[in-house]
Amino acid sequence: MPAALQSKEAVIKQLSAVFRTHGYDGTTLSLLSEATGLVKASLYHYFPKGKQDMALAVIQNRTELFKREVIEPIDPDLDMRQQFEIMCDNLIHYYDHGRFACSMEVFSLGQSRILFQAIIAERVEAWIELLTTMLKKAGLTETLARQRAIDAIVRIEGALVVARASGNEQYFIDTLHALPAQLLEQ
Amino acid sequence: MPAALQSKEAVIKQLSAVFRTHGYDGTTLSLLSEATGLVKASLYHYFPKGKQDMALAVIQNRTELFKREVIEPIDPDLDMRQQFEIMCDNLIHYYDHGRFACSMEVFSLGQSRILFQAIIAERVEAWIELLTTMLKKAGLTETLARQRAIDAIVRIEGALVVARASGNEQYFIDTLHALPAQLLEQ
DNA sequence: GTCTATAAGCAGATAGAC
DNA sequence: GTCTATCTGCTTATAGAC
Repeated sequence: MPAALQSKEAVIKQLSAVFRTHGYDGTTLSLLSEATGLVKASLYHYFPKGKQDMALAVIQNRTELFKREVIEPIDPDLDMRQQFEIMCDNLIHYYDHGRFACSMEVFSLGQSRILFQAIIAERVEAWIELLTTMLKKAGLTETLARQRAIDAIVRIEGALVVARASGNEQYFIDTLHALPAQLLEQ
Repeated sequence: MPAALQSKEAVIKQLSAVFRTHGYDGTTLSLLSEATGLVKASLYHYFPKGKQDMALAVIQNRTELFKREVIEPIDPDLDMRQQFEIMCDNLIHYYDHGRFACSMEVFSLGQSRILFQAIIAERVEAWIELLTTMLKKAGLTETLARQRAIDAIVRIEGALVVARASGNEQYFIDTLHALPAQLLEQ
């Protein structure tokens, strides 16, 4: 077999941009074909079950990217305020400065909601747990830490929506920059 | 011509639930037909330009409903804290306890993003202005009032996403209940 | 105002050559 | 691993009867 023209991860990243712009139902194989430069039949070589497989690959890629590019680069020796600041900077890049939606948002609409409900719900809860743990390390009580963790995710998801709906990405950037102080206030 | 079996507003409300569940691209005429009990050709009687017309009617209906059921019932003689509490209770009903997405969210994805960009952006900015005005009446400075107005909308939109993605509507309800105190704190 | 019937095109998916 | 060619079904939309 001839060598692949691009790595599978490179293909998935291009799929990701399409799904996060058009949603699952709005994403067609034609759009995916155009974005990757591969014809439909070639996409089926990588993803035998078709569109559903491609969406799943995007979800898994985003989960991995989140760990690798948002969480792991945080130096645990820094004080918690600095750790949150680095995390928020990483999130700005992870979400492409607000240019694309969150995969958890788009895959909880329409047909994909039924297909991926369990895995998306799991990711939300895991993220809440992660932030809760960090906030407890910062000295907050269990109850307050959990409230603030949820609030942080609510704000990140909401900022993406408001930025996209208004056409002004600054709403996303500003929200993320304000977050570290808000998480730790009082 | 025979009498309509249901009012146009009743039809639009049923369309609304479909669009807010499936997004614009994920909404098919078959789904809309099923939800309203009208065959496709009958929908074209109400909305000559088809799906695009139906989505526009939903946007206009939501704008009107927001004014009529969220804003207008607020008694301006109450103190601002009570006014915000009533507004948030009204919002919980307006968003069907978090069961459906916000129209501004779904219509800023996929094809509909291009179709309705201008009108959706206008609605976001109008909402920011409205809340800014209310917060200034509550004694906040112009700058702080605007920041909190944006933050409130970010939280409302984010809470809808988190509730839907996690499958737990309580995240939406809790966020809305916490909002009045957060808007006015310090 | 609501319906049946139908058209043209695009959707997701597959077979098989190279 | 990538392609051309093709299938079936569903999509949006329209014509016209009642």
